[in-house]
Amino acid sequence: MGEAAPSTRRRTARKGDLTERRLMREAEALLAARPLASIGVDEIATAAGISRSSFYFYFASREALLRALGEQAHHEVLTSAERWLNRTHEPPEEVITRALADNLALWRRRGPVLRALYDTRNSDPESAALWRAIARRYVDATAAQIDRERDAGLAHPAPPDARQLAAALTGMNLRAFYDASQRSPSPQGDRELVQTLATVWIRTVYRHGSVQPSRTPAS
Amino acid sequence: MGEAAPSTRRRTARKGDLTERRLMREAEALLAARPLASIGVDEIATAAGISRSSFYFYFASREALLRALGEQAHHEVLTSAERWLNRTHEPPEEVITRALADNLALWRRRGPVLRALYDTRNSDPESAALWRAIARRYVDATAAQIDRERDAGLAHPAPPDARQLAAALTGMNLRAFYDASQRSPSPQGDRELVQTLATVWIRTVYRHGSVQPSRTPAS
DNA sequence: GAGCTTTGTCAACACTATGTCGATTTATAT
DNA sequence: ATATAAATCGACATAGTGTTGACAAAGCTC
Repeated sequence: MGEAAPSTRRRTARKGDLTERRLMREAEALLAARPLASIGVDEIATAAGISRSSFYFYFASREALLRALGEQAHHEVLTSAERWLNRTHEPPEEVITRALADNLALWRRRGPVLRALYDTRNSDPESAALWRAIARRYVDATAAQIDRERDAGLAHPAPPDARQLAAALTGMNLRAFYDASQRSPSPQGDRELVQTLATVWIRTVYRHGSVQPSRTPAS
Repeated sequence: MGEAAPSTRRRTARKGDLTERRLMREAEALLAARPLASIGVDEIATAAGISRSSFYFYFASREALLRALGEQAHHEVLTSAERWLNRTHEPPEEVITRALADNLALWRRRGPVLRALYDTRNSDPESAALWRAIARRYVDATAAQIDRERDAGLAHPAPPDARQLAAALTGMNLRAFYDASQRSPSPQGDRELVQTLATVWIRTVYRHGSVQPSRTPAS
């Protein structure tokens, strides 16, 4: 059955590419419902319409597939963290709140993958490396931001090392977002969570940690 | 072979009790070196000097054994959290710093078990319940403390709900201690970590969050 | 479209690990 | 001493992983 052929670049119209995507899509769907450990290669393969052994033509293991999904999420994280790095003239409260909300949104979108990747870091070294790369991105961005605000005299000075502080704060976020992404999404609850985290960030990093917006009142 | 018998209660000189302990001891030792998932029942049984199938006479599964270890740690957590609840006249900085140091010490002592328990919460519902019980203890204690300090006018007032704030902060601790308990213990690094976390707690909870990390030199 | 290569598919196997059974041995109490 | 309870183990049955080799389907080249 031949119809109007896609003229020029029919490059990479590979059939296997389709199957590979289906595999990843189905895996992520399953992952949304239950932990990776409880999902068999069988299930993923069947869901994608191929036999279990065919699965191994595409991925070396369940973990390899997870890593492929993780790489996708990695890219989303990059852009998210990049944006966070962009200095701006807005008041800190808003920048931080927006960054946190963005981040929570990312976790809502890719939560299953991010959680699974995080959970596997102990049993699969490759996943661990990928996770570290992702986490590092955030810590770096945060530490840089803190240093910048310190230089500008807006943030509490050095004693707590910027990197360590950044690690603690992003660790808190990770934990909170991991959990939140498991609960059903509620705009109300999400806003509260972001607000709580923002409070911690602002009070910890900035001077006169008054969460009350702008114009510092006389002390 | 009778020697000076322990006179009265030679109650429960069961042989199996000994084996059970050995099982738990060896399991914890293995757990210190590598993740639970990579440890076979075989290894634990052999290390304790019994056959694999005999293992099941004592525990229904690897996870059941882990839970038994978790219960032990649970008790240590109780006393630790209880102490944290005891109100005192010392300045907040010291109370918090000491509580955090205590907690880190607990993680250093029982890290392998706590980490494994945390890691298994996704695959084993029973472990999840146990973990929640432990985590809850901390959140409750913290929330209560925050409320008390708020009533006393020492802490920032309500907007961030005490419980949610407590959850965020203890989440941060969990993450930090989990990681720290994997690194080789360094008094230097440990002190810095505690100091960093204490800074976050104090600045977040208390008013005028000026945290002098021990006599600030003139700048 | 005949022939060639690359790509994709799968059943059958080998391996590892778990948990269960029944038979048997070892300890303990009376 | 002997009955009972506690403890041990080998031999299954089951479930899941990853590999191999044989085979089919596309995709290209002439």
